[in-house]
Amino acid sequence: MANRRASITDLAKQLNLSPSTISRALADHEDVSEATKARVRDLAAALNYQPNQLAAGLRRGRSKMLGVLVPHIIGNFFPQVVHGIATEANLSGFNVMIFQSNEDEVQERKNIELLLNAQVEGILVSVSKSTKSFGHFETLRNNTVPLVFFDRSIEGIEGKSVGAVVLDDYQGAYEVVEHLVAQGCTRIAHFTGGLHLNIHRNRHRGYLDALRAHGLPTDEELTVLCEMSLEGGIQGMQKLLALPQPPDAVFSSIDVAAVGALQVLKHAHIRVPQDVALVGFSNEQFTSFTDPSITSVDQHCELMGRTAVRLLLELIADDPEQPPVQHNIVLKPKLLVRESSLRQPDNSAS
Amino acid sequence: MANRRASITDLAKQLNLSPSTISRALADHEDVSEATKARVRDLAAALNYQPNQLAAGLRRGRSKMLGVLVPHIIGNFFPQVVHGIATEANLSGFNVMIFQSNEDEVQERKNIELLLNAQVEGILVSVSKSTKSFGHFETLRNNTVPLVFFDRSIEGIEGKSVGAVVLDDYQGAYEVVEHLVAQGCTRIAHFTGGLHLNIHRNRHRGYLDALRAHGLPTDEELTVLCEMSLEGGIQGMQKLLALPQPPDAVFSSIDVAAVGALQVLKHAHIRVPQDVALVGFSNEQFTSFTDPSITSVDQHCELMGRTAVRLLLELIADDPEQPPVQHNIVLKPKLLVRESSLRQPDNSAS
DNA sequence: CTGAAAGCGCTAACAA
DNA sequence: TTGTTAGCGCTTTCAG
Repeated sequence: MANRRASITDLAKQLNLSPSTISRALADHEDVSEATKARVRDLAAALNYQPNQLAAGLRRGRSKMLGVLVPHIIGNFFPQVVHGIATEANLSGFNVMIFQSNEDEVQERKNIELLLNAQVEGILVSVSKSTKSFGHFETLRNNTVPLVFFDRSIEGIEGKSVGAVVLDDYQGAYEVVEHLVAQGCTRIAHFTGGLHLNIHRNRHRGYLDALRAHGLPTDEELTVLCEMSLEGGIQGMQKLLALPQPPDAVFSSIDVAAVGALQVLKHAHIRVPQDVALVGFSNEQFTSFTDPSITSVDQHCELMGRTAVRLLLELIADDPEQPPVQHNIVLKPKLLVRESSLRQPDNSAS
Repeated sequence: MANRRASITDLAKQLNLSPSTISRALADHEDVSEATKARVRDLAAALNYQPNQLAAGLRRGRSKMLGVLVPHIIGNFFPQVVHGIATEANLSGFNVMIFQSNEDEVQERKNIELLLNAQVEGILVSVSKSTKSFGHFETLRNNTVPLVFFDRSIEGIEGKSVGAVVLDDYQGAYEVVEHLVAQGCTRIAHFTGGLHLNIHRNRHRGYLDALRAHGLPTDEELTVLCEMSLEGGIQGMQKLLALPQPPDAVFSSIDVAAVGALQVLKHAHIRVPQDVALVGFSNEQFTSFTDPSITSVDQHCELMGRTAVRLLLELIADDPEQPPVQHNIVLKPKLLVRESSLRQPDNSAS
């Protein structure tokens, strides 16, 4: 048994045809006779021929690959988005190469290079937490390679081949606060992450605006900047309980910190939601499994990934016939009310 | 501003050098003068030159890409493994292409083809649940492309470029049962998934053997085949409670089903762990967050990914100088005792 | 130390 | 309907 992989040239020789005919036959090109096509296909199958994408890509100048750059692939959100990305890309015959920045600007920059080297036709990025300068994205903009940010975007990068798909975090936060107000909460605290990230900034803005709209206090001490971790939530809640006037609701910008808060509250025998209502953000799986289950905001992770790919593909195609595409897509969040914020049990018919 | 990407030929022309010299200079080859190297590097930087991996790969016959084929990238386990894979691969200068079978054998087969087309140098697979025939893997074996299974492996595929990294599910299950016995449980039930998957089969075997070793009943009714979902756990627990002689412990092959069981038990005012102890498998994040928290078995997901990559790279290198590598690696699981199975609170000094 | 030449496997004018 | 030719961008002998 021959072991080297068969090439178009091999097929051509064995069938006394030219490589071009083979190529056309395999591509089911219309001006190849059915008879020839059949012969080619049969031999290809017999030799277990595998087309070489590298060669085809090089020749065509189109690799059929997309690059994905995420902070990491752990937790709930990014895996789900990546799942959506991979699924949607494959649907259009694109393969996906994935890199992780590990929330590090240097790695992010290096990975962008690697993706460019791999000749990806477009890049999907969610910006690292630590990224403070954006030269590497600026470079990309001049580089023919379309770019779509998702979730964590950066402002100020515009261009006809740059886009973004983000969640309306502002609105999500706004709705959370309105819900809490409807539940009778009047002193609502907020856990936030670093405000240089658009997601936390927008959630914080939504939180403040909603409070103001309802004439509720926006004391600075009610906004707690904390590590976005279980531990961070624990510390944040302890800080809030130590306040002369503790809150009767906490809206955390991240679910896991809400769990930390819940643990502290239970430990202190403070009832949730009766004494303190609790809301997270992201609809992580565990929010359904805690006791009480935690109200959260769904981000449509998979949809975000799919939408980002569709946008990117449009930017790649850049069809001048088509109407110009919307470069900034904002997805609407969905508030999922669970036990941790529901004071009137029978509220379903409202 | 020129917009096309600069190539080695471009650099060569601008510097009046041959492409070979440029290539060597960029590779920091030793027989290029420092002066020349410097000139080349400077111009490369100025033109923002990006090496074309496709071309280099084609020429070298080495793509520097690895293929990953997983059932999906959702939940806790696969994302973490993929994280480990990507991290470890990047460390060795390999890029990673990811495909999902969506637990479907047809897609699995197609994706293997796609990976081959993409000229990956090796493939990492976790077999789809529905895969019942293994021709596509057999084909691979003859195809020069090394293959490493992880977690969900299949028996009977051997060869010098095939390997597997799995968890010792048998031992994990065995330890779970021993722990439950030590806690005083005498009638231990088990939730299992489809037994054609090695993981469930081995966990089930470990469960049975441990029971026998302790002279405990292994009644068939104590093994419940259920959907590996929350709903599945709920139904499974209901079935167990309806038994004439219900169990005093449940060991679920999957964490999420343990949560379902927990919900049923709480609802029926049966105390966990006093009346029924509960153990899961996989150490999903939410097992720490339920109340009580759920004892589980950690699978070292990230380590599994990294180990699989290291094995694959060794198979790819296939260095005849080196001692032959161990093709089947078994990772030891780690039992994490939490509240759901701990009847003696102060047990830490044992 | 540098250059010339060939070719990885494929595709796409252009010819026949 | 098929063949000829050239070349994508790079690396690597082999020759200077």
